Amino acid sequence: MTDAMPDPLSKRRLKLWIRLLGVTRTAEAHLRDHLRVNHDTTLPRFDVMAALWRRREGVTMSELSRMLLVSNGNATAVVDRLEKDGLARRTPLPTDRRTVHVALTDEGLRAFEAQAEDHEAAVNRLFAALGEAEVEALTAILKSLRPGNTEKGAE
Amino acid sequence: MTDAMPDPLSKRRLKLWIRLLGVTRTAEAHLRDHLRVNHDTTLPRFDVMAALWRRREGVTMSELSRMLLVSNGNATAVVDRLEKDGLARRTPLPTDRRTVHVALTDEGLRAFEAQAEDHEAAVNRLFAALGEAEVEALTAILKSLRPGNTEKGAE
DNA sequence: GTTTAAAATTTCAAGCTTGAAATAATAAAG
DNA sequence: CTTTATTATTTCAAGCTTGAAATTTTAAAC
Repeated sequence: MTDAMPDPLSKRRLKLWIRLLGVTRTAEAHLRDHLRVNHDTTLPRFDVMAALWRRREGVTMSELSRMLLVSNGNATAVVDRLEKDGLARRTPLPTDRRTVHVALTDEGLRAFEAQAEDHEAAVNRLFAALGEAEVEALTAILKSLRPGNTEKGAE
Repeated sequence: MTDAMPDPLSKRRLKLWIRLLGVTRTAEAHLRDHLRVNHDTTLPRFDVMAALWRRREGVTMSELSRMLLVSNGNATAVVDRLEKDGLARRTPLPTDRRTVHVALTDEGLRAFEAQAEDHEAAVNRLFAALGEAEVEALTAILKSLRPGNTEKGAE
């Protein structure tokens, strides 16, 4: 009963995934609290506004949902609410009447910039334990995961 | 415009968080698809069943929500549905009538074990790019993040 | 013993999220 | 031109999730 075998790689990958999920959920909870208490907004709204801020010229709904890794219906719902609150605007695209451009309003732009500074500080506090080297190491490992480099190139 | 300054640590931590979120969301989407297609269930249901499987003797609702890092109301809702489907059972605790013990039914146990094997394989495919060394490195970094070792011990 | 505080759970409204189906517009094929 | 396929978006039902407000029960303080 002593002298236990170390977990096989398969089990360690599973535990790693559970740990990764734990870290992510904990961080999300903190950031959500922060946005709620200090800016009366939510993480999904913040994410959409961040995407619209990065692409100031406007994005289509499809681009938006691809950027955020959420479904189309989800993007529609969040943008609906932002629009109702005067923070975002839909503009029909004359060259293709299926498509709309979504962008922040001036008010949305101001609101986001106020939120973003605090948000970055909050992220920094959450990851304060990671120094230069650890940030680099973690980034490198996560990069190796990003594309679909599973099962492709196998045989 | 050339010779750009490298991002300050603060910005790199922010980018790291965004990347971490991307990896997690992508993995969750794959696992959700897998559970839906192959086992006609969802990730939240699977998570609850996994917690109940690990703690076969039964857990209280509060323990359950703490384990899964979700709100009490959320745990109630998911357990309600599992119970309605005959996969979980609530048992009142005679020594404290506020408390209930939740556990898997036999059917729930069988269902979970069928799902879990496939799920582990799916996780393994997702993280196949990570070898022993990378799994260890990533685990170590994530461990350093877990407790509230932010802002404590600062001064 | 009675009041007050604390703990465990549920309820509820609002918002988030998905996946599938419906709408509408453009592009491609014939 | 007209049918057919593709693309962009919205709608919808069902389920997920939160945070706050009940509810119920136990423990603590008088």
